[in-house]
Amino acid sequence: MPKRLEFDPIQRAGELWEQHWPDEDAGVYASMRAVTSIMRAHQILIAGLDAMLRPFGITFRRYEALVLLTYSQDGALPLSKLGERLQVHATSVTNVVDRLEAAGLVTRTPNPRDGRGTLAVITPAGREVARKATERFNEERFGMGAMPKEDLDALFTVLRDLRRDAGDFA
Amino acid sequence: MPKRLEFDPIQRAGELWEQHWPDEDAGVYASMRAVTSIMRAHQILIAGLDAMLRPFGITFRRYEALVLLTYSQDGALPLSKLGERLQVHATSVTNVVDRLEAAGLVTRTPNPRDGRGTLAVITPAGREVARKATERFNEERFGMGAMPKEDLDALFTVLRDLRRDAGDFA
DNA sequence: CGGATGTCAGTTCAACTGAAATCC
DNA sequence: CGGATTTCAGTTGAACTGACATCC
Repeated sequence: MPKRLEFDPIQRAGELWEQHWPDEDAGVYASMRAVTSIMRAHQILIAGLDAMLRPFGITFRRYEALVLLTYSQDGALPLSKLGERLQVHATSVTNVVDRLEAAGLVTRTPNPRDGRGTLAVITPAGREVARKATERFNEERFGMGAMPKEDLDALFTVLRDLRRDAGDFA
Repeated sequence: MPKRLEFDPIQRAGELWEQHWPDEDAGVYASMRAVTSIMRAHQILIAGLDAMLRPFGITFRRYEALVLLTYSQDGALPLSKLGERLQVHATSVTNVVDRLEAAGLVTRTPNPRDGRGTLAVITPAGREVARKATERFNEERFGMGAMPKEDLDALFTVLRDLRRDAGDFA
């Protein structure tokens, strides 16, 4: 746990950047600040969310999968669909479902409509954990503190363009 | 590599959220969308940055440490200062400096002003790698694509509040 | 002494690669 | 058949905890 600084380290880094690379477009400094900010924000948020989830014995990744199952009809989804929605690799899906299954929160069933496939099915215990964890997240606003709704919406909108450009969706 | 979706999965998740938790404050849905967006943006960006750095044999974390050394006087910093500026744990600093040292990009020296401490000192090879990697990042705008400068600045400003609230700086 | 600095051993987790089995 | 689905084995990297030696 590093100590609190008297200045913003990313602001400082941006200033040093402009000194050492004075001929770059202003967008370059702004990009550096934005990217570094996202890195640090991710670190802060994931630590907070995983701490909130610790009583339930799951991580944020596993929580996301659980919620997706909760909101799908019959509480079941092919693993391939899970991977698409969460934008994660097939092997990562296998790992997530392994852990959730070991914790008794989902079960695996052969997909009746595709002999190659497997369905992840949420259990009553899984629904209970998803519900309680979501209540906690709602109370804590997902670790975003008192950030105004306009700022939250701005984050979503700006990053949606980034995700679209990266090919997540059309 | 999951396939491209025909819709925004985070937008969709937000709609499902509002259906299932209709009595929550609107800030809750906005928080969920913002947090999930940051998670995915981090994933996209770190993959792009690490790909750009692959020819240089370093990761983004190591690059950050290298740049910090480049911009410090004498190209040297106590490991404790490195940890503060990068906001990472002491053991992580040890690991980062281990890797950079093994690659010949930094060396360790006892801190002449504090017998407990160690200085990380950047080598000429380290400066060269930092310079070339930074040129590449500047060309690619750190993987932020064609995002307008106003949006980049908005990300920095909004996330600065989050970082401040988390205790990174005063 | 209490506290800061850095390292070491070990753990957890996310994400990846390459290979393989199964089935559409 | 080619291609999709899923798993397995193994690797890397980030981040953590707890313990420890050293030195201010």
